[in-house]
Amino acid sequence: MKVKLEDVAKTAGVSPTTVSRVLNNRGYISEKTRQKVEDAIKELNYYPNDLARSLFKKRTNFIGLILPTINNPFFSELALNIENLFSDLGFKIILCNSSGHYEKESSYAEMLIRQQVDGIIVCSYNRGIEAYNHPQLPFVAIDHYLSPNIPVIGSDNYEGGRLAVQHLIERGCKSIIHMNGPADLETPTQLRRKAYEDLVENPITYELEDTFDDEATAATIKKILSEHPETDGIFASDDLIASVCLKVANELKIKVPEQLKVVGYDGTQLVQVLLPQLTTVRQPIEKIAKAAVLKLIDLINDPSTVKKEEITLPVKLLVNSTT
Amino acid sequence: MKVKLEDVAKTAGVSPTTVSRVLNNRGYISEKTRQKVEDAIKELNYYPNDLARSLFKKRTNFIGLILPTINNPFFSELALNIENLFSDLGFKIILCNSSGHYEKESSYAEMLIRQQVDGIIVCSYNRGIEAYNHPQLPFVAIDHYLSPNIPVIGSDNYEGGRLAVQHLIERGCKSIIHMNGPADLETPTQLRRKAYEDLVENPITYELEDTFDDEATAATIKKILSEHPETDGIFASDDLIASVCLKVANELKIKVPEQLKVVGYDGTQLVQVLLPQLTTVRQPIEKIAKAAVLKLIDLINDPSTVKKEEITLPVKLLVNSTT
DNA sequence: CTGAAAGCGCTAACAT
DNA sequence: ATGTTAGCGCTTTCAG
Repeated sequence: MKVKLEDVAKTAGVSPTTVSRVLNNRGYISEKTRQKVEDAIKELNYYPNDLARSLFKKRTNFIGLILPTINNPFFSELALNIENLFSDLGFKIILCNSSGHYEKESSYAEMLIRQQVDGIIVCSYNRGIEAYNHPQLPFVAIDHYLSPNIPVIGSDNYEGGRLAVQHLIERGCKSIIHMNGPADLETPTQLRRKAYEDLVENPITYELEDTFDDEATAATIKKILSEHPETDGIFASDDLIASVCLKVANELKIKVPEQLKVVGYDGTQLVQVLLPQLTTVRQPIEKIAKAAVLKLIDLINDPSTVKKEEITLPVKLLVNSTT
Repeated sequence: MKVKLEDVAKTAGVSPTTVSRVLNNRGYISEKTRQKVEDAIKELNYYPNDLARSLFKKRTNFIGLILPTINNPFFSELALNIENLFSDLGFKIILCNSSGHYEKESSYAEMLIRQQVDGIIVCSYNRGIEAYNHPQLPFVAIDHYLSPNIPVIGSDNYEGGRLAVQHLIERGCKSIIHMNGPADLETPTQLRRKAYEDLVENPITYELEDTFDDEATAATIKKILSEHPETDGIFASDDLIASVCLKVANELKIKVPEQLKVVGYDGTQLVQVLLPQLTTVRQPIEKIAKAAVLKLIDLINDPSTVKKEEITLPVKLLVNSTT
């Protein structure tokens, strides 16, 4: 059997309350009793049961983090920052990889509610997930409109798109295409596309079916580039897609940046190490994480915090040798 | 207030026991009562409190995952696989980024115990963490020797090192150096180095101080390559280090693979997309994840499962254009 | 087939 | 300064 508070009380020769007091540093305790209790804790190698504590306190210090996949530089950098910040504040993260699937996302959300998490950060979104309407449960969304009263954090997607496309135009591109992920939802990230479509005369946006499958993505891109040899600029909606474009261009012996210029999006540390030549739009991931964490903490500590809010952080164009 | 089982019981006009029975599909219940209860659940939008349930059952279905940082292709791919597998089995992951720091790792481990996790997977290790000796708590380690009776899962590090170095030799390298992360511990991954040192006449292994700081790593590598212009082969202990080597070589106008050949290690999907030209040793991440998960599940379900075990999975050399 | 009652491990009034 | 008691929300004997 596991050692419990009662066992500690017995060996210390005090009541459970006293042990609880020592554990939580609450109320007055004589130095002598405190010592006795601490000795007993050491002796028995006692660890308090936070489940029981949470049940009583109605506070778990658990945060749910729902994202498409942790195996993506943007989300892993974001998750790292979020986890670090929460960890410093005494919160723990439950990691949920939805793969973008409705069923998964829905069951994760339900699980988190049953687990009594204090709040949820959502970076993924399928419409119509009932659990997102859970009353009193604080939510913060990153780059997605979950519901009218869930705050949204993100960076300036329109400006990011504008910077990227403007840059391609300035570099002399005449025939710029846009590669996007599946775009069935109206998310803030669609503003990247909007900026492109606003700036280019005959915009052509390709929606890649399944960006989780790099082979398929490569095949699609190869087809597009073969059918549109006039293409001299690509604005990709993320760095991974941009990277596949570069790979395909290389296979097709298209010279970058001479014949084709490519701009990515996200600008994670990882991509800057692995693909330093990529021109890309850097999102302020650290700031996004911080804003999301602070907002969620506010919501948790003070339910009257204004919810209807959209925080937009500035982006930056990193010019390198693919343009 | 939150809706609780008792509320459901009241609106359904039955006892809490009956509601619990419906929730858990246990015992006999008339179709009529079941319907009444289910209607009440819907009506009240009730979600069971898994905290209370876990407290009673002494089973949380929580798994702790301790790793240095999720923002690293190897760990994020591993974590994704582990989380997916556990999720299918009804377990939830608590994510812990230790940054390799003793203090953090130690407090995470303690937190997990207090949280009553059913098991822990550790991919990071600092010696002397008391919590790792917690009796009855199942642990599985990946690439680290935590204690004599904690099973270790990993891939064939010696063979991986051998394949990499052998390949460089076969490609004609005469002066091969090895770039390693900080190596203060005797971990299975040190076998990569051992293979290198066994195969090369005058082995020189550089231990990079802080591989989390890419700038510093780049500076160190630049210094090494300048001081040892005869170097014609580098075996890096992971792909990120290899990538920095390539970047530095590029800056120093050293031609790869003509003047310098580079082999990395890990071969994650991400690196294969972002840096497809890199020759590297691919670890079977999916298999490592599966083995770790299955082992931990065994340990959880049957504490008598043999613990002292080392599972070693095969690696593969992926030859590309950096060699 | 259903209900009453005790208890999982902890905390917080309320005593003393 | 310390102990007694009730209860967090659930499950499970045990009775009926």
